[in-house]
Amino acid sequence: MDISIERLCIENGLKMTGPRRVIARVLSEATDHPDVEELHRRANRIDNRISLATVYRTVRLLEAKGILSRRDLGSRRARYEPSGDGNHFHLVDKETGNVIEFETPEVEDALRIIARTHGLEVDVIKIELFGRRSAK
Amino acid sequence: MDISIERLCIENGLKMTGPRRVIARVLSEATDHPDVEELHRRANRIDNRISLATVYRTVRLLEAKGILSRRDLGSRRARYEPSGDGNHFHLVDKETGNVIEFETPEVEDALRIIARTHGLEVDVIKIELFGRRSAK
DNA sequence: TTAAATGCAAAGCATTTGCTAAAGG
DNA sequence: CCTTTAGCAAATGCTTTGCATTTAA
Repeated sequence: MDISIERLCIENGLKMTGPRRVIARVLSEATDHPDVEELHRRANRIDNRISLATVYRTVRLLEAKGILSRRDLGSRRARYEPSGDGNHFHLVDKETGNVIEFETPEVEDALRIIARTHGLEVDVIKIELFGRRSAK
Repeated sequence: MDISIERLCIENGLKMTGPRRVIARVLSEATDHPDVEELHRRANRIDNRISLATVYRTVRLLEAKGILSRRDLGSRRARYEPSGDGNHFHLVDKETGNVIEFETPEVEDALRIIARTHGLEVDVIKIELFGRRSAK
C-alpha cells in the first residue's frame, strides 16, 4: 500500500490525526482528479465522522505545503492531485469529461524561454487542452 | 470609437438593448482582463441602472456566442476578454499580479499534434505561466 | 405585437470561518 | 499541557434564477 502522502505530511512536520491520515490515504490511492466532495465521499467510506470542512482545510494545507496541486479543468469545483506526479498537463474530452494526462518537456522549455524574454522566470506551467473525439 | 463587440452582437442576431450596448462598449474599450464586478462598475459609470445580473447574463450569452472568452487566471472570479484578440496566452507575475499576453503558434501546433495522438481534436487551448522577475 | 431582456431579490453552490470540544506530540 | 485540529453550523463570495415589467424588432 502506498502511503507517500502521509510520509510527505510527516516530513513537513504535520500532526497526523485520524482524519488527516485517512485523507492522505485516499489521496495516495487516487489515480484520477477527485474534487473535494469526492475526496470527502471516499474518506467517509473509511471513517464517516470526517467532516467536509476538514477535507477542505486539509487540501488547502497540503497545497500550501506543496504536497498537492490544485487544478480547475473548467468545472466549478477545484480538483486535487499529488504534486509529486511529475510535471504533466491535461487534455479534456469535452463530451465525456474524461481527462488524459500528458507530458511535453519540449513545450515546457519553449514556454520557459518565452517567459524569459519577458523577464520572468517561470515557476508553474498550466496547460489545458479541451477537445472532442475526432470525427474519423 | 471602437464598437466591434456591438457589431459582433448584431451579426449574431442579438437584440441591442440599452444595457447590452453599454456592456458591449465597455468590453470593446477594455484593454485588460476585467472580472464581472469590474465590468459592472465600468458599465455603471455610463448608466447606473444596469444591474449586476444583467452583466452576468450578458457575458454568459456572449461567451456562448463565441464573442467572449472566459479566463480564470488563478483567482476565483471569472475574467473576460474578446475572443477576437487572436489566440494568446497569459504569463502572470506572481508578485505584482501583472498579466502579460503572448502568442506561440509553434507551441499550439505541437499541442494539437499531441492531442491528435490521443484521438482528440483540440478546440480550446489554455496556457498559463506563473513566475517572478528573474534575479538577473 | 411578441419573444427576448431587465431589475430585483432570493436562491444556489463551493468554500471558508468562528467557536468549542477533542487530541496529538 | 498546550498548541493544533475536528466538527458543526453559520457566514461568505461569486454566480444563477424566478418573476413581474419593460423593450427591441
